[in-house]
Amino acid sequence: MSQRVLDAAALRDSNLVKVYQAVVEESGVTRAELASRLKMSRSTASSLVQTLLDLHVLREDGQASSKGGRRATKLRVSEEHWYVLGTDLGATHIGTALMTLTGEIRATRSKLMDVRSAPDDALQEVVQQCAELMRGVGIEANRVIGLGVAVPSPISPLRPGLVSDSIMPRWAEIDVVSVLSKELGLRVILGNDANMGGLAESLWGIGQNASSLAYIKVGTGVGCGLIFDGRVHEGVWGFAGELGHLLMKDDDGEPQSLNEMVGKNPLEAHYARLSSQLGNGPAGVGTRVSPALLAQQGDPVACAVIAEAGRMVGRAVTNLIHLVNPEMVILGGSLAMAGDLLLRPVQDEVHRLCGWNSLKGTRVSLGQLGERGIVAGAAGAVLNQFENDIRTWLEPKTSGLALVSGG
Amino acid sequence: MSQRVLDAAALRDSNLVKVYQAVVEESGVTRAELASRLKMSRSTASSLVQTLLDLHVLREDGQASSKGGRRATKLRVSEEHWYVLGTDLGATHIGTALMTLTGEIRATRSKLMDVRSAPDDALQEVVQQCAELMRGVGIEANRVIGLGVAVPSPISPLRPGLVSDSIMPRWAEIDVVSVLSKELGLRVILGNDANMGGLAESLWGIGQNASSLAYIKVGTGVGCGLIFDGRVHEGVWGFAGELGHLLMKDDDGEPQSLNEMVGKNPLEAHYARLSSQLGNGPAGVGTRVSPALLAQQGDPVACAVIAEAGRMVGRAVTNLIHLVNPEMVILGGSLAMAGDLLLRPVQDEVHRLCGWNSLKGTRVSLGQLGERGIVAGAAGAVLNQFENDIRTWLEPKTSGLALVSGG
DNA sequence: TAGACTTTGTCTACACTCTAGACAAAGTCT
DNA sequence: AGACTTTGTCTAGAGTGTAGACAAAGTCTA
Repeated sequence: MSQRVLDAAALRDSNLVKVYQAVVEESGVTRAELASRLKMSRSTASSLVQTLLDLHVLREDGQASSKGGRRATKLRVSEEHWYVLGTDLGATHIGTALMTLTGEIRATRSKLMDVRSAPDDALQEVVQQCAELMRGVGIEANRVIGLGVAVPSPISPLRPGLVSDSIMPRWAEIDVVSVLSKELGLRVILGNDANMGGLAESLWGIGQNASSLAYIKVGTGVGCGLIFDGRVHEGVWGFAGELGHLLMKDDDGEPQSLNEMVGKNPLEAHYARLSSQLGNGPAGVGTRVSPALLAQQGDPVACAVIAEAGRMVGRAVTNLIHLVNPEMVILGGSLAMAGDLLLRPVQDEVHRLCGWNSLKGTRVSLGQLGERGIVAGAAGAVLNQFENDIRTWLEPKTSGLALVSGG
Repeated sequence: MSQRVLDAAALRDSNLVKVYQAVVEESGVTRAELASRLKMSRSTASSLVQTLLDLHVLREDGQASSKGGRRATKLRVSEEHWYVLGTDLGATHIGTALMTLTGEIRATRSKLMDVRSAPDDALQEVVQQCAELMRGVGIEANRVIGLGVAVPSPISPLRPGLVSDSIMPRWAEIDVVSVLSKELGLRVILGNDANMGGLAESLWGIGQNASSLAYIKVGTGVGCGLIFDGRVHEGVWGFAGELGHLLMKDDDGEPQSLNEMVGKNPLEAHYARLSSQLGNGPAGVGTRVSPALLAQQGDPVACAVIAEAGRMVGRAVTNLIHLVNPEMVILGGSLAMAGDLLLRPVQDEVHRLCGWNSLKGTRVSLGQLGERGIVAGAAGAVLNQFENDIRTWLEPKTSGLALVSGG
């Protein structure tokens, strides 16, 4: 529990991080502004900035306009030297993105495949996508901060390299982190996809100014990432945010979970049932088209299905709000493609059911990053840890096998 | 968002805190053990310890047995010089305790009164209880770290001195923190009672070894304190842990909250209804005796009522576990007096309804501190902040009006 | 245009912190 | 009794950030 005491070097590392974060927060600040904002002397600001320039994490970018004296030099996060990788290891596809330190995606790769039943092939595909992306910008692994991998499974902080065996049985004994880090020579962080989606919205999306947020991913099942003060709240065993298992309805005393009501399968079943009742069968029956898409095309039955799902999600979100009181709630995942058709019922239920007037005002919005959010967040999880201790992360050139902790 | 950089003084303060916490964690450590445990030189350990001795927050306590050489001096948190106060400002009573830095309660005061409708009298009573307690051990306000005040209302971090007007309308515009700190010359921290109860169990009760916990206070209503890594999770507006507003049952599509089912009034009504149906009316009807007490005396109807309440709480706890995944859940408040009669149904429901096998293993226990936990936790909230920056808290002898942030 | 003023970034002397290693004090063990 | 171990303190030294001086590079006013 008790940490080690800090020495002068740790102090410097901690201050390097603060300067870096200040530049991330406001691109284009000058040394003088940093000094006054972080309450340090101009000499210290200069010295810290110089170290970060030498590490190639910052760069100078022209002159600021004069404030009545010598013009200052603007500083930005460098988007040339260092890169970071993020992979979305979904149930049926693998996507990877190469990102700059500034959060810009430089290139992506994607492939449909049966991930769940073929772990080895899947991991090989990840390795290949990463390799191709690095080759694409002409860099080696030693110019990459690390690789974040998002999976649709809770990840226990106690076993940060392994996915849950109940979700992906064939992945049970595979240590994803050590396999990938060995093959690629990179630090690897494994995390839940909803957590990483939430992180992305918090870093670059609609949640940028929120001190805390809940990101709800409605897809095959319902997942939820909780971000408090820019950090993922995992829970002791990585199960925090299991919104899909919230108990909603009460049939004969047997509670039903949200997953059983608004997951992909129940939703499509609901749609099929309603359509056949109305006699206009051909549209979706058997074809299993996503109700979210159909609703957007104006299909009234799909709209009703989405609205009902939205009300259920709204009730779950109400419970979430009462328990963790986040500053905002963000809807993502494939169902969020329905846009306002999903958002409105959620907002209405939240407003109707919240027990406190203040809570009724909790912002509920659609995510800004769409499907790209997951890979971005996976890379963001790496950036998050990197930003926590820049010098240690970069200096010890222990290239080759990089040992790792999970995200 | 970005903090100021650290200088040498801040580094020292931070290290003082770490040494102090290490002594709190293991009473009786020696300077040499501190040095090796916190990875610092023996000289630094000596110097930091000396500063803390001078501040009277630590004291030397005899010699440790020899390990083959000179015997070391044992160090403990001092329980002589500094004290801290905690007040439970309930709806119908006011209780205050004077506590040492080690968490021992030295003396208490308590009085029944109608707090809700008489704010001025209530505050005056708090002042008097504090004054009496200080006189009792013969100290002045300058020997007291601060006063923590627990109230049955959410406290917004944005308005840390004020209670919610919807809970206590007549307290609406009263700044409890500034009134009390001005009258007593103490730093005052105001917080929610369930949060503080949870803090107490985390510091001194059954939750001592848990990295995160949820404390559930079932009394007039249902409240819940979330403690992550030794700190209260308040939520943006202080509403986190509003377990009582969770939506449970579904009557004609109209969800009902937990408060409406297991709060004091519905529970007593339930008991009265059941008794009269069974014809053995006299026992509790009209007298409004607590079902928890009756159940402990063996009243079968009361037992049934408690068991049913336990099942409902269990369902709420299941939702809580799925959302925040705490290491353990602790039951407190007046209903917890029913002991196992309440605990078992909660445990059974959690085990039955949790959607993940690991979550079924979440520890659910009764609190160890009973009603005393609230005042203890109120004092603990002050200790928590004190421990975060010992020197700053003690040195600037700005006695008189102490300015304050909320808890 | 010249001179006064402002702002920026760097440099140096200095104060403060932790460290390493020497030292004496106070034990144990053979 | 003598060798060894452990503890706590002390001193010299390396590494921080700070304050203030300084030159460079602007703006503003007469």
